[in-house]
Amino acid sequence: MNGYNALDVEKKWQQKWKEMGIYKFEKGKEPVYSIDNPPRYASGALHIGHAVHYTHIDFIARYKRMRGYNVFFPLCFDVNGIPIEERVERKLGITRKDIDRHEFIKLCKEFADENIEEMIRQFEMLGESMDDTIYYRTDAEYYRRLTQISFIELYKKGLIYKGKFPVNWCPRCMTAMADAEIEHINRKTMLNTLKFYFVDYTPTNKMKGIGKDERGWYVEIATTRPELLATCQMAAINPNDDRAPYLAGRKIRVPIFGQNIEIVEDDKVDPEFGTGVVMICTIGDKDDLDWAMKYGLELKICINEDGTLNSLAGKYEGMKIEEAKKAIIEDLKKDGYLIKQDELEQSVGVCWRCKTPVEFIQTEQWFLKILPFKEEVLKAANRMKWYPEHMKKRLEEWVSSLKWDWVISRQRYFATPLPLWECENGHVVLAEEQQCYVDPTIDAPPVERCPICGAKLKGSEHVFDTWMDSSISPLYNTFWKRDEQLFQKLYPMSLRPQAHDIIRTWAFYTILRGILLTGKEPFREVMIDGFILAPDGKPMHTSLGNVIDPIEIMKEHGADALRYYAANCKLGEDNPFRFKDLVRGKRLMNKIWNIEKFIGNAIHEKPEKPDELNIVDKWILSLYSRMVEEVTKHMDSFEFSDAMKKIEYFIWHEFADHYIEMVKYRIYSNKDSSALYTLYEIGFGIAKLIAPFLPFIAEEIYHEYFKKFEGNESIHIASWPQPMFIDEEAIKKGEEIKKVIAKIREWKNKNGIALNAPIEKVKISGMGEEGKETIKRTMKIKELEIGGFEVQYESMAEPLYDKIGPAFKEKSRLIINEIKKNPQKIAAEIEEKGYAIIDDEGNAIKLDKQFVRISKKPKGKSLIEIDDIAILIE
RNA sequence: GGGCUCGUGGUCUAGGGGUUAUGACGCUGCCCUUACGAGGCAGAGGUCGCCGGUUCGAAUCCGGCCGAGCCCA
Repeated sequence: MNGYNALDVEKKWQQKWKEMGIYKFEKGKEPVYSIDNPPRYASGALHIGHAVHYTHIDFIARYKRMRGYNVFFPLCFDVNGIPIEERVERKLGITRKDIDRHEFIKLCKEFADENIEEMIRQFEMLGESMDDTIYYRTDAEYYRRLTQISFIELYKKGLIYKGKFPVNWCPRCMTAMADAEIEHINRKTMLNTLKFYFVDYTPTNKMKGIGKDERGWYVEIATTRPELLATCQMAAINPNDDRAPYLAGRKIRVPIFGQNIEIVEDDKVDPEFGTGVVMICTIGDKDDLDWAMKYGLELKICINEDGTLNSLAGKYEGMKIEEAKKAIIEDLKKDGYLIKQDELEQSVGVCWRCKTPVEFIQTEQWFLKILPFKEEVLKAANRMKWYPEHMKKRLEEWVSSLKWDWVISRQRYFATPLPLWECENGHVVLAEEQQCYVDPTIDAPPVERCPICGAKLKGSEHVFDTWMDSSISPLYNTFWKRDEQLFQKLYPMSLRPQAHDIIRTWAFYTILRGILLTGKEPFREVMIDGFILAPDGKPMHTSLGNVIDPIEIMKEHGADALRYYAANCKLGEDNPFRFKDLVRGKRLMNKIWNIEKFIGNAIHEKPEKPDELNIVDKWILSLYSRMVEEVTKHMDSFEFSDAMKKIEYFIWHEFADHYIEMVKYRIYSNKDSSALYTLYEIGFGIAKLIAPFLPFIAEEIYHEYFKKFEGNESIHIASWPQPMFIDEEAIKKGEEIKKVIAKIREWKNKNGIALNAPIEKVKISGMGEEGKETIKRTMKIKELEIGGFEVQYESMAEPLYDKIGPAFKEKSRLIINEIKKNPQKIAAEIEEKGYAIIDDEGNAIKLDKQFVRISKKPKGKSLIEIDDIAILIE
């Protein structure tokens, strides 16, 4: 067995490609195709989702290079942010507060360095053609500098403000969080039903949820968060609730804290939940906040940054949330306010890093205005082409639901510092643009003292939300603020590829920044990819034990096999991992390898185009050209699975199964120039077509069989195949020949005759002479006669559904059944009179010839029939 | 709860008003055929998630429901 050995071949090319350096972006060379490659987060091992996404992007990069583009495809890493801080903390068993800020930053950077080295190696294994001459990492000063400059520009445009605002806050990590950083988990909690006594109302009749004890009448309110009672300002009931007319407008007293609050009607209240009456605590969750806004409540927050309760909580001040909850429940019990506790499954927003429930607190944060720019973002999104198109709707939905500006500051260490200093009176001194990159916790401000009040200046300790860094990538990539001329040429970028989970973050913020800083959208095309699920169709989770490691896959099956799987993943959809695709991929590669070997053995010099082509050569070259046309169209709209399928079908089921069988006799007996030319063109063509998908085997084939005639150093800088010609007449004839051969082959098989065993005599009726030699030699027929026997044909009628339907409506079924029952009779009638009569329970229906297709079928025994061709084997 | 997407033989998929529903993996039978047995030929296997509607005709369009994924609440 001398099949294709992927593992050795791939190792060889990983090394050689590095030496060749063929994936270089050349400044100034047109036309440019630029890819805003997602900087890979430097957290460690590549997972299968990354592998597939980057492979999809690599398909595009390689394809566009072959189409003659100067491709910008940077090797890049995202290094900023919480996950790396978190890993370092975990690794060392510390929190960042335990050591010096700058010492901690250094540890994070070192951690990232190690990972990046490993990840570059993984990209090489995968065969990614990223360009390391335009390498960047987001924690580098050259990159962070642009984030800072952009901040300064936006500040000067009046788009940045500092404000007190309730923000999501993780009390453990002590930082504000974007909504994106919040995870929702289900957990068990207690729903506490409490008595809120009426202040000045005595119900006249008993109702559900309203009771009376020695202290008086009360309404029952259920809450999961009694620790927020201090800030309770209102209660609400659904207007459709039977009790609403009696309760709305009444005043009740909050247990323990004693403030009087009013019950209002609000249809957002779920009458089925708890007691149907809900307490509103200004800020317990997003719903509370919505209510606070709606009713203009004062924002009262009883939780501090560190998760303890503040002075609003009275005697509970200083306790941690959970502690306070316990204490308050104890007191409620003691004082007779607690009616019951029920266990409740509840979805809670938690910090994605440490899983601590997220709170709302008032903090000083920096904001970037986004609410005034919703329309502009949508307009920009409409100027871009989205693949798949429906992904744009997700952005639109997100944009139109926006209620807050963007909190761009974070209280972390390992990120880009805000380039500013503040004095004790709150005046702001910005860094100078030329001063950036700047770290205000180390570097001196541009002026010594506050220019407004003369007070001392202190460097800001805030850092940016990592999306501030990520969303400047197109500006970084196009040499913004470094080379104005290049920037004008390169911006907007050609393509933003990304996954669908970060449409509302990365895509949205990037478009926003692009518009605010340049007035233009940052890219022309957006390609949104789906997720890779486990083979069981569920998301991969270590806890489920269904994680697929792409490195292991590649070590066992090779990168091309993995890439074949990636090629079969439909863009934008969530694809389960399929081992069978690896199997199929390897078989396909083996098939291709053997085809190319066959061609390579036949060809010793580059064949010239002959004056005259054999009919089957014209046929296969036409099919090839049609396939190239279709595949090119698919590649242009990132339909990789469709492209791959068409390439594969052509290679295996047209070229290998049929054409190569038909051409063998011309190769073995004489060196037929038409055959050699055809084999060469298609053999080289399919190597190029698979090159973006299966770069390793394509390169190996090229070097083994074609390089000596072609000259390019690598197939990956060869040009994409062009369709040659599409000769419809040749296709028709070739298909006939193909079918005849297939039928005779099938006949041999069925009759237990070896395929290479000779047959004495075959007669074929109903086709021309052109394919005679091919059929004869391919099937080893000693004597082949075309048209050498009498065949009786009978005409058969077939219903034309799209014609009959609209014309005959409810009679269609009857007519179609009649045609199917008597195809010969109907055909004969129509041929004779031009119409047929169909009996509908005594009524005659006239069926014109336009409603049927009439075809001739050979009639007789011991015949093989294909359409109107008859084969007689004697 | 909302937005978007998906649901097709055992498994994974193509198709997106009109003959007998595509292909792959697996399964069964036959065939040593000078590129390939990791191959070739043949075959078994389907209520196209469920319920309604539109239509002469629905896997396909519409509505509802169920289930899955992503994002949000």
